[in-house]
Amino acid sequence: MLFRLNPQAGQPLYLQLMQQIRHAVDTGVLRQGDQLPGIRTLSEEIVVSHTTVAKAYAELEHEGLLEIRHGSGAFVAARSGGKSRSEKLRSAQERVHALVETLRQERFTAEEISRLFEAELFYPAQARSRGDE
Amino acid sequence: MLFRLNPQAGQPLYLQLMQQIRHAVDTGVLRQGDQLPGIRTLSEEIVVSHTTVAKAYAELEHEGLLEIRHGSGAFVAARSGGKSRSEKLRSAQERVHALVETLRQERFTAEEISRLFEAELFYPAQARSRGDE
DNA sequence: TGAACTGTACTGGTGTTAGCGTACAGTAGG
DNA sequence: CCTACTGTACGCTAACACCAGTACAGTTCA
Repeated sequence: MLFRLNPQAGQPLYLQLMQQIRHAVDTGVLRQGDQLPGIRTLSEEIVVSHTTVAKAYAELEHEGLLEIRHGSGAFVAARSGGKSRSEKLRSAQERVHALVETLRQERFTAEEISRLFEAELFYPAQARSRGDE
Repeated sequence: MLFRLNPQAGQPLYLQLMQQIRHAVDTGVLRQGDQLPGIRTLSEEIVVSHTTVAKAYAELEHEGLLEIRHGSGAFVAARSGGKSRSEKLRSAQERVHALVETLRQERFTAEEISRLFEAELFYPAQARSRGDE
């Protein structure tokens, strides 16, 4: 199990870690019931505070992906594949909703927004062809 | 011209003001070339600091909706619909890209993401059916 | 020119969030 | 029991966004 964080990524460290753990579960590197490394062990490995790891674990438990037992450790939840799926879906819905709402306020029509997404989804190479402002 | 802000809305005051000005332009209450109230006049009316109004004006100028002339005032830009369009589009693309990227990392397929968006775009009522956490 | 209007720059207070370290609390095994 | 491991709670700092006030700078017109 090898996680690697990038402090310069602009994304919070605990979120990066969460994504990597999710990915590990998705790809089968971590299976249901598997124990995760202790927060201190892991924190030394990826060079962050152990409280940052704890925060990632806690969030993932809240998502339903992990099960944490105080004093024993953190484990991949039994129904991680199914249960967390609906959680993820809800979370995804919220984010999609927020973005669509914002774009609408900027006077984009539903068709325009739809086009933006389809371009990003099905022609990601073309859609991405410029720097920041 | 009557703007009203709600400090309890959770949304920054300058953003609220920006939206209301956009709306005024959209509905024709403000037309191309029209002068907006001075930042101090308006700030007294809606009871915020004049720097907050200035920020809203400045952002809208950056968007291309307004044209500000130091010493003279703020005016609705001539091509308020067109010029800022490409800027807004770029910004929108970036945000769409970021979200799609994240969702992909969470193992959503292109089809699923597409469905999420279409639901939000064309059936917003159903898609929204819960509070925050 | 100078007074009265316009917007701008700068500084500081407040609230939120990420991240860290210390101290605390539960669990398991000798 | 006590030690060595687990996670947890709390307080601190840095960075950032929002917003306010003060001082500054450009424009207009009598």
